[in-house]
Amino acid sequence: MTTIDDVARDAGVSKSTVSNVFSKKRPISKEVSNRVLESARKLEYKPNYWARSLVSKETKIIGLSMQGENTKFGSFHLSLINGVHQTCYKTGYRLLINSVSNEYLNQVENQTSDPVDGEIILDPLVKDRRIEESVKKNRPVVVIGRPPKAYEARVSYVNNDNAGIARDVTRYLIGLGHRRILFLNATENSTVWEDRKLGYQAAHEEAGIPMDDKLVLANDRSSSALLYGLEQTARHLTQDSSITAVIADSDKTALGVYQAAGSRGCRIPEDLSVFAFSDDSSYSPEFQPPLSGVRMNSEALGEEAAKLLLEHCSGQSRSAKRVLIGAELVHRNSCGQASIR
Amino acid sequence: MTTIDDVARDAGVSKSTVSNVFSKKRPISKEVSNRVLESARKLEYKPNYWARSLVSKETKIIGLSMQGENTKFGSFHLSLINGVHQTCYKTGYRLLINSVSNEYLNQVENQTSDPVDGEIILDPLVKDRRIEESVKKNRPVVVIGRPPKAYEARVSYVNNDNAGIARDVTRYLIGLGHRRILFLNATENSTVWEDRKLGYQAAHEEAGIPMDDKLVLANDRSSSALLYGLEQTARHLTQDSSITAVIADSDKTALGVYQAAGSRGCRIPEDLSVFAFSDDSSYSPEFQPPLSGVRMNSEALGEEAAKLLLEHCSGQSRSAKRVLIGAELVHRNSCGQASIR
DNA sequence: CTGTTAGCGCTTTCAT
DNA sequence: ATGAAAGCGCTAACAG
Repeated sequence: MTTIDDVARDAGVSKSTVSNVFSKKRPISKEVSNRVLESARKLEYKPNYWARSLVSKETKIIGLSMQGENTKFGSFHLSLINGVHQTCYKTGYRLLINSVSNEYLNQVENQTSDPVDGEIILDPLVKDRRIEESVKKNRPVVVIGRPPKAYEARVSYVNNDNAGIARDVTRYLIGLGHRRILFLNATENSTVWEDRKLGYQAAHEEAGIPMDDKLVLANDRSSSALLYGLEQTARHLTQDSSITAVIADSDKTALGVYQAAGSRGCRIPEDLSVFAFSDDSSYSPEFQPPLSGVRMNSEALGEEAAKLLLEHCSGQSRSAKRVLIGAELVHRNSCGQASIR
Repeated sequence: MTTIDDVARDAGVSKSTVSNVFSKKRPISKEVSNRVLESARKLEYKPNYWARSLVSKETKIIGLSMQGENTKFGSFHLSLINGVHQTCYKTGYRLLINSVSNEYLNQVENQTSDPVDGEIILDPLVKDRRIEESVKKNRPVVVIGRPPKAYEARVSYVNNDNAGIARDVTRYLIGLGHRRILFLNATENSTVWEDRKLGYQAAHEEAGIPMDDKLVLANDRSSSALLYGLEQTARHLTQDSSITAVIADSDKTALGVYQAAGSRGCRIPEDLSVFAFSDDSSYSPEFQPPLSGVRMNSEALGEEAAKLLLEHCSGQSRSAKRVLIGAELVHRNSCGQASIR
């Protein structure tokens, strides 16, 4: 491996001159500059990333932090990543998928600081260690979704209006005559769970319909999203014949709802209406009829998050900002008038 | 920021002792070890990633290199990334999306070595600088897809049997009576383009049907995959009424084929059969009828690639290996008997 | 404009 | 089993 010393020797100049030819941080005569560049090319020299980072205190890498153990990216995350990457790409930042198993991380010998200038945090929890740590270390951070209340004013974030969306969806279903709507809400302890519940609640209140807390569930992640939808729907439909609609937190969950309905001869939308917080697989033939859902515009979510983070990394902005990304309800054929079963 | 010196001072030991408590590279008495760990916890010390990498010469980061400028991940890449990530996750490696615009990279002041221990290369070209460089620098590398001929024996790679798949698809269409099959093949100058053409050719030969080179196209990436399918199909269908089937290189391209067919009143599969190298969006309602395609198992592709790469990074294996991932044709309703138009 | 000299925070000989 | 000292490759402060 060629080092800066090799180049300096070859070009007959000092290390700092070589350094400055590359960094352009102080003027170097055309003549010397060319000589150095020539040597560098000849020796195939490239400044060492880590040595440079060590002293400059920046890595030009931003991290993407997934929530929980062993998580996989879904189609929602895919466009989100594309959005983030898009922004990184132009600005010379690299994107690190920053998630390593706790099993590995918990070994002392694997402990290290993170090799990133800042971090984008996915799927924030009501109490989220990742956010707490970033703030404590004073490291730039942007949350996708709403941060915990205590951090809302201190941390930048990009979000959909989840409460508003949930209210609109619920209002729509109530408008169709549904009175008891099962809500297969998001992951336990996530802030999005809270927000969506608020919206669900608001729609009930404005319609003067009593809301049953027991109808608002949480995904404990003990099994797959599909099973969450399948099992909970089956259980509640059996126990409670007054339920005429289900709101599902993702397309996979909605698929579980479809299966549960199907296996008990319950027709969609005649007997049961279904709405999902997703617009990714809604078209899939597994969904018969096509699933009504919400388009969240996740690519924009990612793009804006990256922009905010880079502003913070470059020190352009120290203040916590908030960006709201619009979302639209997409109506297909999975919802209908409530009917008594 | 807490450094190793702070901890050493606090625990009343030397730097090297602290270092070895963490790295476990030499025995430290239980007593001292505990004292150090206690100080470290108190001071919230974590070894600095960059400083460590600088001397250890490894970063525990692997890169994922996309082909070309400004590329976006598609659904094919999503499961591929999940596969790669899955493997990284367990082993403590992090995954870097290693693509920054040339515009940025070409500035001298942005030149650096790459901050990775090894790289996974996506969508290899017949002449691919990324591979050449990795080999020259003697850096661990695994290609997803087939490397250029000159590197096939020197570089590990994970691949589908693209020639075989293309042969099977073509054979199937020929079996349905198709004689002139338009092949909207992969990206110009990519190795997968070559391999698929070989398979297409083989099927023609074994059936004793003359193959028309002009029917095998390449995506020059000047526009989107959809437009590639749309424009080329429209053009060829107009010029040449003997074409009764199209093989498309991706689902987006196939969608273009559908649109071109639709706009000229050409029915699928009655007037035109369509097959795609993809099983991602085949179900989408935009595809009426559902698209027949190839399931490439890209998650396995990613997983195996990462495993191979980590073997190389850890020095367990220096020999170039090859892994083939199976693929299956998935028949739906976009293909039928050839008919004269 | 350029060279010299200190470090950045860590690991790794070489001692003891 | 522990400490002292010498770097890893680079940038930056200080001289000139």
